[in-house]
Amino acid sequence: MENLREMFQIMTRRFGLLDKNCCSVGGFDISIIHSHILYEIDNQHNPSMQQVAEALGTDITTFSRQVQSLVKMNLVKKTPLPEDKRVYILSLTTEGKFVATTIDQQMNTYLNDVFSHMNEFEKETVIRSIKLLNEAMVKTNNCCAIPLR
Amino acid sequence: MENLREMFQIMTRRFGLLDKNCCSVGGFDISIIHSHILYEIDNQHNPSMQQVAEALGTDITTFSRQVQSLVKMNLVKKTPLPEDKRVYILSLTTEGKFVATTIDQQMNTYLNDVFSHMNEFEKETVIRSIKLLNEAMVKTNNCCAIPLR
DNA sequence: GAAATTTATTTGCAAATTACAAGTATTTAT
DNA sequence: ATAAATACTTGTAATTTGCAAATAAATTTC
Repeated sequence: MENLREMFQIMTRRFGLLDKNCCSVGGFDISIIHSHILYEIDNQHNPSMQQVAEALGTDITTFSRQVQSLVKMNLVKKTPLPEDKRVYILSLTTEGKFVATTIDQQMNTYLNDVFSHMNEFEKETVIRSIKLLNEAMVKTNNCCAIPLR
Repeated sequence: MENLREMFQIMTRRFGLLDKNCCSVGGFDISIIHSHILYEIDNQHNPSMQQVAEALGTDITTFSRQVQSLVKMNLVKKTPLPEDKRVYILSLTTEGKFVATTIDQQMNTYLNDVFSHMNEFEKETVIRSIKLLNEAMVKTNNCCAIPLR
C-alpha cells in the first residue's frame, strides 16, 4: 500500500503554498494569518475572540494582537457584548467583507482551475472524498498522544 | 454546488493543526518547519539547500538559518559538493533519520485512525481522490496572478 | 585568460510573530 | 461580600521572518 503520509504531505503543502501566496487585494497585502482570521469571522455567526482563536488553533494572546492590527487596517470591528462585557464580538467592516470575498473568489478560481483537469466523474468523486475526509477527521481527535486542542 | 473553498479550508486547517502538534520525538520538540525540512531531505536524493528551500516555498535566507539550527541539533549534515563548491548537499544524520522516521510513523498512525472511520470502499475512493488532486495540482501552476513558485 | 556576470549560500539588521506570565475587568459561585 | 473563574490585554523576551548586502565559487564575455 502506498505511503499515506507522503500523499497528504504533498497535498497539504501545495494548498499551504496557495494559501500563502493568495492573495493581495487592492492595496492590501494580506498575510496568511490575517486571511484565515477574516475567513473565520465571515463564516461564524457573531463569534467572540475566543471562538475564532480556538477555531484557528492560535494562542489567544497572539490572536489578540493580530486582531488589533486588523482593526487598525479597518478590516475588522470589535463590539462589546452587552450581556457579558468581558466578551468582544468580531465582525468584518465593509472593507473587510470585500477583502474576504475577494480572497474567497480567488481561491475558488484556483480550485476550479485544478478541477478543470478532471472529468466530471473524477470531480464528483474528489469532492465527495473531501467531505468524507472532513467527517472522518471530526471523529478522530488526537494525534501523537497530544490532545489536538 | 457547494463551496469548494470552504471544504478545502477546513481540510487543510485540520491537517495544518495535526502537522503543528505533531510530533515530539524523544527529547526533541520538533517545530513544523523543522519537521518539513527533515521530511524533504529524507525524500529527495542528495538535495542541495536551494532544492529543499524551493520545494518548501521557504525564503532561502530563512532556510539557511533553519538548517543551521538543525545542524546544531545534530539532525542534519551539510556536505560541500566537490564538483561545485558553492553547493551544500543536505542529508540526515542517524539521529535525524530516526526523528524523521518517527514523525512519519506518527503521522501515518493518525491517518490510519482517520481512515478507520470509513469502510474499505470509501477509503479506496478517498486515496484515489488525493492522487487525482495531486496530479491535477501539478498541471495548475498559478494562482491569483502570482506565480506559485 | 583577466574582468564582469551569474549562482549558491551566509550574514546584518530591523520588523513581525510568537508565547509565557502577569495584569485588568467582568461574571459566577460560595 | 469574597473568592474563583472567565475573557481579553499587555509586558517582555525569544524566535522567525525577509530584504539588502556580503562572500565565495563558477561561468560567460571580450
